[in-house]
Amino acid sequence: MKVGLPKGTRDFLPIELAKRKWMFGIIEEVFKTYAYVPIETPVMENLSTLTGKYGEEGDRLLFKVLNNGDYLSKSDDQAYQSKDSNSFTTSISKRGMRYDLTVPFARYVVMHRNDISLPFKRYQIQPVWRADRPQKGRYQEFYQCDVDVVGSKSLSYEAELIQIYDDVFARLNIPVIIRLNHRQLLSGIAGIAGIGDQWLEMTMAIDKLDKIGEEGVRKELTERGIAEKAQDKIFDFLAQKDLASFRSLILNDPQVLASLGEVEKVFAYLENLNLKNQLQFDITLARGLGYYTGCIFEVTAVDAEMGSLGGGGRYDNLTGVFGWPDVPGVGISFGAERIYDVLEAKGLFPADLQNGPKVLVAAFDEVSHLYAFKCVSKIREAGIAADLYPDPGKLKKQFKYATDLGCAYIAIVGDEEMQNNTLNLKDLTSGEQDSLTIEEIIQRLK
RNA sequence: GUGGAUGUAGCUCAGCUGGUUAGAGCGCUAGAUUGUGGUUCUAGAGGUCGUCGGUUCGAAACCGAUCUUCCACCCCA
Repeated sequence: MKVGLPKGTRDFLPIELAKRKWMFGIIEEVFKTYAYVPIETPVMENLSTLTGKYGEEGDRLLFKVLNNGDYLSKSDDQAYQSKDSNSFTTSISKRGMRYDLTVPFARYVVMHRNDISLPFKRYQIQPVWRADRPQKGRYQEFYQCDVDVVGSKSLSYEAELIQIYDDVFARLNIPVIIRLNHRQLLSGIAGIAGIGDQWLEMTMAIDKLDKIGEEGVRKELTERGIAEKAQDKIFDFLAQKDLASFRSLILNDPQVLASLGEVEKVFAYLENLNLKNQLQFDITLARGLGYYTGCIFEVTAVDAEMGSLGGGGRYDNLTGVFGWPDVPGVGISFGAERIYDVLEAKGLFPADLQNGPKVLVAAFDEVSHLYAFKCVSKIREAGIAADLYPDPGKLKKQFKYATDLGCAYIAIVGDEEMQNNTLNLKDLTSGEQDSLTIEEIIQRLK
C-alpha cells in the first residue's frame, strides 16, 4: 500500500502543531479582548449555499461532495450526454465543502436570527477548502481566522477591525502595512471616468498596479475595452496618495464624497490611538470577492515575500441572498498558513514552546520502575505533565528520548534514590542535578 | 483552468554522451560506556532511482502518460 496525501494538504508534527496553537492562541486572545464570541459551522454546506457567491472562478474552485447511494440512476443523463459538467455536477452532488467562513456565517446569521442579538460579533477559526493549484503559501486545505460583526453600519467597527489587525501582528512581532480603501470610491472613479458600468473590470486591472505598473494596467484596461481618455482620468486619481488631495479631485459627486467621508471617519476613530503598524489609504487596493460594498482592507508583511496575510471589508447585503435583506456587516480574515510561514521564516516562534512532558522519569531496574510509576503518578496529580520511560535500564536511551520529546527535566530512580525516598532530578538544559524528594520536585517544576 | 520546471536512502543532494554490485553528508541503530543525553571514535541497517508503459543487447539516465512538489499566469489566504 502506497501512502500519500491528497495534493495541497499536510500533516502536522507535534512541534509544528505547538507552534500553530501558539499562533492561534494569540489571535484568539485578541478576538476575545475585542468582545467577539466563537462559533463553528460544518465542514459541508449545501452546494446551493455556496455556488454563485464567489464568482465564476470561485465555483470552479469549490470542492463538491458526491451524493451517497445510487447517485448515477438519479443523475441528469441529458447533461451527461451533452457534456455539460455544471448541470451534471448538480445532479450528482448536493453538498460542497466550505470555501471560506464568511458565506457560511451569513447563512448562520439568517438561520439563527432569533437566537442572536444584533450587532452580533463572532469569530471563527476553522479550515476551508479550495481546489486551487497549490503553491508556496497556498494550499487546498487551510485555516482562516475570521472576525465579523453583522447588524450595524457603524464605522467604529471598521476602526475596531483595523485595531485587531494591528494588535495581532504587533503581538506576533510581524511588522505589517494595513491598507484601506472603499469599494464605492472605486466605482465613483469609474463613474467620473465615464465607465461606470465597467467599474469591476477597472478595479481588477488597477489592483495589479504595484505588480505590473502603469503600462501594464493601461494595457489591460485597453484589452477590457476602456478608452484611453477614461484611462487618463483614472490615473489622475490613482496618483493621489492621501485623502486630502484625493478630495480636491472630486467635484461634487455625492456618492464619492460620501464614501470618502466614510474613510475619513475611520481614520478619525483611530486618531491618536498609536497603532503599532502602518495604516495606509490606498486607492489601488481592490479585493476580488464580489460581495464587498464599503471599506476594504488588506494586510501585507513589510519585509517578507508573501502575498497578503489577511483581508476583509464591508458587505452591506450578504444575508440578502439567504432571504434576510439589509443586514449590514463588516469583517476581516487572517490567513493562518501564510502568517505561520512568515513567523517560521523570520524565526519568531518562542524557543521554549513545550510540546513534550515537563519531566521524564527514568528507572534503573524493574524494582525501581515500580517505584518510579508511583512517583510519576504523584507528579501528575500535582498537574505537571510527566512521563515514565517504559523500559528500565539503559540510561542513554532514556536520556535521548527525554531530549527528543523536549522534556525540560529527567528524573532518575535507582536503589540509592529508593532508599533515600528521593529522585535524582536533572535539568536537561543546564546539566545541573539534585537529589530531591517528590514534594521538592513538584515544588520545583510548578 | 493555462504554461514551465522538479522527483535518487528518513533529510539535503552527487551519479559524465545509456554500460558491472547506485554514492556522500546529516540522521537512525548498535558498541566503545551495566548510574548520565548533547562531543568523539568504530561498526551496521536503510533504495522496486515517484508510478505505469515504451525505445534498447542493456535505462536512475532517452521517449510518453500519470501523480507530487515548486514557479509564472488566473485567482486568492
